[in-house]
Amino acid sequence: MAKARIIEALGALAQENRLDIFRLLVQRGPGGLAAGDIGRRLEIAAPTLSFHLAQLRRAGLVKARRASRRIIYSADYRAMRELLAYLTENCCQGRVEACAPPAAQVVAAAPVAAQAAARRHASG
Amino acid sequence: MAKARIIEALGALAQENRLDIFRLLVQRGPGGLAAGDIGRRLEIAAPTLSFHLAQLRRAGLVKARRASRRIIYSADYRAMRELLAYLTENCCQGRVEACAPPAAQVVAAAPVAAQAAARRHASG
DNA sequence: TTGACTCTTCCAATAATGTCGAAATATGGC
DNA sequence: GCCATATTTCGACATTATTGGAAGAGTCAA
Repeated sequence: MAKARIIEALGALAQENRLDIFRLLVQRGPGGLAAGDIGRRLEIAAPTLSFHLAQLRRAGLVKARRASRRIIYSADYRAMRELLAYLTENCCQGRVEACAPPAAQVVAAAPVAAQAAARRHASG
Repeated sequence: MAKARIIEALGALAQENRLDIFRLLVQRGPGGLAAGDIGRRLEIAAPTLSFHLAQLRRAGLVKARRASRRIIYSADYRAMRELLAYLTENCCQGRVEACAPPAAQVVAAAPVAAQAAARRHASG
């Protein structure tokens, strides 16, 4: 996966308005939210909002669909998945437990047998 | 955890030179690398490098220690841990499997019993 | 077609970031 | 002390990001 793409995703989230927008859309789930509603909730002027939504879209973090007059934005998890995969692979010594959040740390710290068991359950 | 801190970490990594520096330091492990060596490897002019190292340090992604004339930089995983925790909590619907990289997805998809077993192994 | 509504694009101003030469600071050896 | 080495800070500049008013474009209803 391209480093440029990762930098784009990181940059997209490294801004207060955009991080707020993305979190709001994640909360809303697949139903998403119209641009205007986002703007009203977060108190962002329309052109500013449009600018940030475009950045999020270019980073692949957000997708848009038209519903009559409105344009509904919703979170797109592809880029976030890539980002998390990249960070854990390249920025955590390859070992998940170095950086993983508590829940994952528990699993990572568990003996191989337990992980193998989990894998068997998952595939079966 | 403060959103501002997350934005700082995201911003610190959202730049090619800094992402390269951080990845290099992660590869190097606890031993780290002197500033000059980083600059030579990545071909970054000294003042530029110093500027970026300061940013990474302020974001808590990197720590420095002096060894005689040299200043040795090494990866600091605290901020990365916080960042990953924040992203999975706030940007992945709270459900890890929405965004988690393949390995963690397998575990997340496993039945509760398997996870509980893993937890028992980890604590014991 | 007109008008209301929703969103985007255009534009210009302002702010923030990235870069590096030159100078300054810190360390060690003599 | 002086000199060499390693890194940072300063200063100036170029580039990029953020913001919102005004205008444009798509949609719907009458």
